[in-house]
Amino acid sequence: MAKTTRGSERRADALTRERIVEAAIGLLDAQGEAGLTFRALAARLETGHGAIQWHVANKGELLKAATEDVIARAVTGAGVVDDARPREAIRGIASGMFEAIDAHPWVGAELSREPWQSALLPIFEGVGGQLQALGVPGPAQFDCASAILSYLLGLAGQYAAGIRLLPRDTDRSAFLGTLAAQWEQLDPARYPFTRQSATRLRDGRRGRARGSPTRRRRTDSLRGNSAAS
Amino acid sequence: MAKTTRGSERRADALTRERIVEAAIGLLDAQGEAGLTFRALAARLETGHGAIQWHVANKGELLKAATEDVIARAVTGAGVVDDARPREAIRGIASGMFEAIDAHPWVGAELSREPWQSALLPIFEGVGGQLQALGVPGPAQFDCASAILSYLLGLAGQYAAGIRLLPRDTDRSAFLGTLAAQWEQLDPARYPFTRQSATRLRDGRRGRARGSPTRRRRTDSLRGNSAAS
DNA sequence: ACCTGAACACCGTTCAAGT
DNA sequence: ACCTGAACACCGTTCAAGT
Repeated sequence: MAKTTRGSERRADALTRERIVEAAIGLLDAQGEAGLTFRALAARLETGHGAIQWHVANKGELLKAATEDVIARAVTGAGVVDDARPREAIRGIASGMFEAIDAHPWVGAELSREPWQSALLPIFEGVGGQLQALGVPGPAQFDCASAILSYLLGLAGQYAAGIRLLPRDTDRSAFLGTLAAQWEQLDPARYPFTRQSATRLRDGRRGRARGSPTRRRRTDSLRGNSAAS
Repeated sequence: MAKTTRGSERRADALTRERIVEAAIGLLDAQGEAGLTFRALAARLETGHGAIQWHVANKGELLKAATEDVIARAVTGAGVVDDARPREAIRGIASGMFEAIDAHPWVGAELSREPWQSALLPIFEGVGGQLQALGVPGPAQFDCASAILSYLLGLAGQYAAGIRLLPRDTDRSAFLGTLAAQWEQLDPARYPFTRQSATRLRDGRRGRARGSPTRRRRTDSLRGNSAAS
C-alpha cells in the first residue's frame, strides 16, 4: 500500500531485473552453471520464459549481472575497513573474494570470462587504493594492482574448480593424498619436479605461504594447511 | 600400404582419438567454443556423431584433451632450452603459453576449468624446474611454482577473453582509449584509483612491467606497451 | 571392436500476439 | 510498457542395431 503504483499494476511483485538476478544466483548456487536456465528461472519466478528475456536479453548478460552482484557485495566493505593497515585490507579483499567463491563457486569461472568486466572493478579499485596507502610509488601502482588482480583471478579459478568438482564433503587430506599418489607415478624423466613436490603436497606441514589469501575453510586452496603440529 | 592392418580395415584412415582431438582443435580455432559440436565434428571427419563418442565419451573430455595437446606442444621445449638462464627459461614458458593462447584463444578459459588438470603439469614442471636452477630453497619451491602458475593462469584468462571478445583487427590503442574513457566516467567517490589509472591505461609510456610475460604481439596483454619513445 | 543413425530430452532465442 | 507461450533451430547423450 505504500507504493502508489500507477498504470496497470499487473501483479503484486513486479518482475524486476533485480528479482531476476537474485533468482538466478539462487539457481546457480543450488544447481551450478548447468542449472541456470531461462525455463527454470521462469518456473521459479512464476512467469513465462519470454518475460525474463524482456528484462535481460542474454544468458551471458544474466551471468554477468549475477557475478557483479556477488562480487560487489563480497568486496565492498572489506577494502574500506581499515586505512591504517593496507596489507591487512588487501588480504581482506582477497578473503572476501574467496569466501564469495566458497558460497558461489560459479563466480570463480565467470570472473575470467570477460576482460575488465565490471565485476573486477571493485577488486581492482580496492587493491589499488590500498597500494597507495602502502606507499607504492605512483607509476608502479597500476602494474602492481594488475599483477595482484591476475594472481587472484588465477587462484580463484583453481579454487572454484576444486569446489565445483569435488563432492561437497570431500576430505581434504585424502584428496591431496590421492593427487600426490598420481604425481608420484609420473614419468621421472619428464616430471622430476612435480614428482618431488608430491611429498610436499601430501604433508606440507609449514603454515600457509605468505601470498595465499584464503582463510582456513572447507577445501580452501589445494595447498598449504595447518593440520598437524 | 605400409601399415599391415589386421582384421576388418573398415576405412583407410581409421578414426582415432588423435584424429578426433586434432579436428576438434581445428574447429575450436575456427569457430570458438560454441563451434565445437559432436555433429560438426562428425561432418568434418565424415562419420556419424555417435562414432566419435565411442572414442571420447564426453564433450568435457574432448575439450580437456584438446587443451592438453595444445599446451604440451607450446610449453615442451620452451622450458628445456637453456639451463644456464632460468629466468629467461621461465619467461620462455610463459611466452609459449601466451603464444598458444593467441593461436587458440579457447585454451585460456579451459585452463581454469579443472583444477590440476593434466594440461597444467607441463607448466608447473617447467616453472618448478627452473626455480631449482635459480637456487630457490627447497621448501619454497612448491609455493613459488604454485604462485607463478596462479598468476599465469589469471593473466591467461584475461588475455584470452580479450582476444576472444575483440574483433580480430581491433586497434589496440583505440581499444585502450575507449576503456580509459569508460574508467574516467566512473563515480569519483567510489572509484578514485581506477579513474586515476585511466590516464596510465591510455598512454602508459613506460616499458612492460617486469612480471609481464607476453611478447609484443597483436593485442598482447591489455596493458603495457612499447610504442612511443 | 568399432561404427551408424534414430530418438530423447533438453537448450537459447525469436516473435506474433495479447494486455 | 510489459508479459505470454508457441515455434525454431539447435544441442549432448543414449542406445539398439549393424559389421
